[in-house]
Amino acid sequence: MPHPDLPRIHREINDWYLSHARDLPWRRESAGAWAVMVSEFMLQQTPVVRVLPVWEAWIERWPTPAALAAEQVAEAVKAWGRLGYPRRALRLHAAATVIANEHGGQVPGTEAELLALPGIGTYTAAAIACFAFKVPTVVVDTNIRRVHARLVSGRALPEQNQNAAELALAARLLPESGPGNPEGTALANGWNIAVMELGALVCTARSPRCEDCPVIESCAWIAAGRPEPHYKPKGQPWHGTDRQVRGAMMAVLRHSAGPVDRSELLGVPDLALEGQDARPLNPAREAEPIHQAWVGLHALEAGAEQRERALDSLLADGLAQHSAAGISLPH
DNA sequence: TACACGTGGGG
DNA sequence: TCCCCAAGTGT
Repeated sequence: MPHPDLPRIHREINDWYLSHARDLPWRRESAGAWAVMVSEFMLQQTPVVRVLPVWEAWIERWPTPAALAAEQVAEAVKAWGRLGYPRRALRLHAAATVIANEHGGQVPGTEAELLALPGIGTYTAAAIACFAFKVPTVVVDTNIRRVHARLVSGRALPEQNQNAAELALAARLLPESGPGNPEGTALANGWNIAVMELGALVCTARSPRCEDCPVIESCAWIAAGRPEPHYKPKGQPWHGTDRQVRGAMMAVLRHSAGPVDRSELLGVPDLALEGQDARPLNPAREAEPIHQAWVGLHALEAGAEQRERALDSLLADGLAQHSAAGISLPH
């Protein structure tokens, strides 16, 4: 393991952050812990540009955990829109309910308490503690892992699975802090978001902008001649998968005014031509989202068996519920 | 541990 | 066009 000039790297990356960081609303001083928490849920596996408008609307509508907890889950799923992974909306609502009922409506500030909430894992607990509560903890996300892999380990990409060595490295790179060291504590707290931002804007997965990097002189990957990745990332299949079918069904449910007949979701075309919601193949309503959603579902090549499997998994996950009137979003 | 889980923009 | 991948979590 090389011995990088840590204080210099700390200073260079933090200085870079001060002049290059994006002005994101959840980073402002006015943003409270709830605003940070909502952003962290939305940002899981989702780019900032897609999160921004949804986050704005969400915080405006539900400024506190209690406000969200008082709503029906269906409203959260609808407001989640097309962010993807709609189970996150379920878990955010569930977490807000726990906070309202067991934390006096205040987002807890320790990693252990945060970790106990639905939808919050190791990364999100550390991120909320660090960003919202100024706890100088070790935060490890995909951006930070990639920066560390290149800067220190000299590899193009981090390992496919996060491991103990990466966590130890992240801990070693964190500026020293402590009760008697307020400056170090502030430095350590800002370090996490600075490295994360560097990974997001400069040290990107594809086509990294090394010419804009503040620590290119210290980079082990550059020194090694920018070697190729030592493995090939596994693709994420989509076409023809259950996920595709679930997504299409969720789009229908999000845009439906009420329950949808189970047989319609399972793809019986004739039944989809009647009812209160927009119908596929109805030219007068082509522009409506519900129409688009139906068309999307019916366009799939998924057979009856796959549709049943997808719908069953939606019901099992709690993203949909069954009643005598049909399938609807959860209440 | 490996896999399932949405969506859409950029290279 | 096609493929990659983006502030992960839960099982």
